Amino acid sequence: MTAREKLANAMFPDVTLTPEHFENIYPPRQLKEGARVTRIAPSPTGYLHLGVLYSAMVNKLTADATGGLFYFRLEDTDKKREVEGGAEDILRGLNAYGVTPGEGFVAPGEIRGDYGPYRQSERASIYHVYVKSLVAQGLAYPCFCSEEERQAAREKQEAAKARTGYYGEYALCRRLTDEEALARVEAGESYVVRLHSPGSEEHRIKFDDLIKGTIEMPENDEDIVLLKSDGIPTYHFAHAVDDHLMRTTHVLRGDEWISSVPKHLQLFRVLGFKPPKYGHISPIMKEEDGNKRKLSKRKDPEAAVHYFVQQGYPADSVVEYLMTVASSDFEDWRRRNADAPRSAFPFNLKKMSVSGALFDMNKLSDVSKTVISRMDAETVTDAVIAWAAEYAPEFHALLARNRDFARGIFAIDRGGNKPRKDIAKWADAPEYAAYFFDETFDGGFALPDSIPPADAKAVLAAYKTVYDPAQDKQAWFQAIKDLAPSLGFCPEVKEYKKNPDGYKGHAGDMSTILRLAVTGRANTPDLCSIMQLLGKDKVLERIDRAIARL
RNA sequence: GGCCCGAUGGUCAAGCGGUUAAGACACCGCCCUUUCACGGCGGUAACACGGGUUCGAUUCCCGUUCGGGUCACCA
Repeated sequence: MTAREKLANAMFPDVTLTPEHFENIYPPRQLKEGARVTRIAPSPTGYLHLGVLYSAMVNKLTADATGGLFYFRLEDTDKKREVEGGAEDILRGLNAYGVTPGEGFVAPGEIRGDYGPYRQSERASIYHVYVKSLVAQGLAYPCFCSEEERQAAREKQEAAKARTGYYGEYALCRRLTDEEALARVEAGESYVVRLHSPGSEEHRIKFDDLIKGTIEMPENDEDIVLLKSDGIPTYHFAHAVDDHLMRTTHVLRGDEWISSVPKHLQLFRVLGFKPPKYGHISPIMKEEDGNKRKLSKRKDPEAAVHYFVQQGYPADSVVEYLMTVASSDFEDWRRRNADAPRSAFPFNLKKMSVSGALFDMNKLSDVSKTVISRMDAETVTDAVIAWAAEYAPEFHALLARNRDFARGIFAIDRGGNKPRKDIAKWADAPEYAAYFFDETFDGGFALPDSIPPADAKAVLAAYKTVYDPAQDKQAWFQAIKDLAPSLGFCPEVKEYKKNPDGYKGHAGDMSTILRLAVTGRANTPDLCSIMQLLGKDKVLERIDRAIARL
């Protein structure tokens, strides 16, 4: 046995398997030609981040477009940053937004698939097999440098204006002989395992990024850490082993990873794996003090998907908005295919932006209004009630008291080819519906300057005599028109505009007075429908109250 | 600082050597209309700067500036 083999054995005494074993139990997937295998691999460091949802969506879209597979793997190799329940929260979120994985963790507590374990912390023995093999080949070695030593080396590099990092002559432990390393391992010294990088800063490598295009960079020459001193792999190493063994064909991830590609490509080569295709997604940005920066979980409430739930944006709205960000031609397509399911959209990574877009709340709002305007009253009512139960208890109490009445509110002017777009999120509903409930209707209003209180009073008093709750929309307005002449108002708006000095106002002004009295607002959806829903007693009561106030 | 990447209206974004430089959101005006919303029509508003290459540059090249990312036993 060579010293090198002894070293490998000393480092991994329990490892008896070889890489071939895993090659056999995780064979290439049987998918049709061209099918893409993608994944989302978040770390459970908190609740679902908008960027993770976005990335997951792009990955799923890419897989689905080719009849491929989108799976979920948990990157829980950093115990320090792990948050209790984080993984479940991410999964729940993904499912709520319809970005459901087809393999791996598919829902909280539900794991599916033959390429697992899908939790990195359960894959230690797999990583160790590969690292041991690398050590035996002289492609990796134990490094005993302390933090202080590395810090000292760093300062030396900075003073010499050299690149910082563990490479070349600065890679101290690389120069240790196998015997020396073996002795220190056997002595129980703590160590990490580093790659013996075969690369050189002089060489330049080129790769085609599916989103960003061709990129050229210096080859990696750093002896990066493969295994931390606790035996857990770094992201880089886990990425290579996992994505190979799980047979990922396309790695689509945030573009903060782009500078690591030379390391990754080198790892795949050293391990004898075929590298996946890479696509680096530009982040969603936020503007602050005139500068752009990535959406930050800590600083921006809208970075957490929970924010949208809390505000009551339908999941569909958020995904629809994300689609407009992901693909420059999605909006166009949507206009031409208003009713088509998103899965019918021909998604193409090449249409993704090379640089990060600012998160546009205005746009989300617009998209969401359209999404909501297309829902039927039942759907809206259910959604608002469910939202209110959680986030607006007082409003919920009002709605729950009479569900049919609640449904009536959201049914007004809904449907048809000119749907209203008043509501962008459920949190708009309490304000939108306030005047329907006595508890939130205070009866106060302000008459426009053009209408003297005496005229308003006369209009209301006269209206009471002709008010018939059974009238349909047309008859309702006709009644107002019929009343107009006797009160000095013009029945026809057009007529009035020709001769404004001949009248106190027109039928529209009369309806405004009535609207103010009944709802307290100058602008509302169809008044006739509102009055029907409110009912005769309440309408008369409000009219009387208004007369008394004038 | 080194290494990458980027730069078209306020925002998103078409464009790929010759265009009146699309479209969407936002904003403004008009029309429609019982108000508002919806819808329709119209409007304000952009190729960061300096050099090349070319008959001709928003488009190609170089530089400057600005912006973003990354340089861990974090992912």
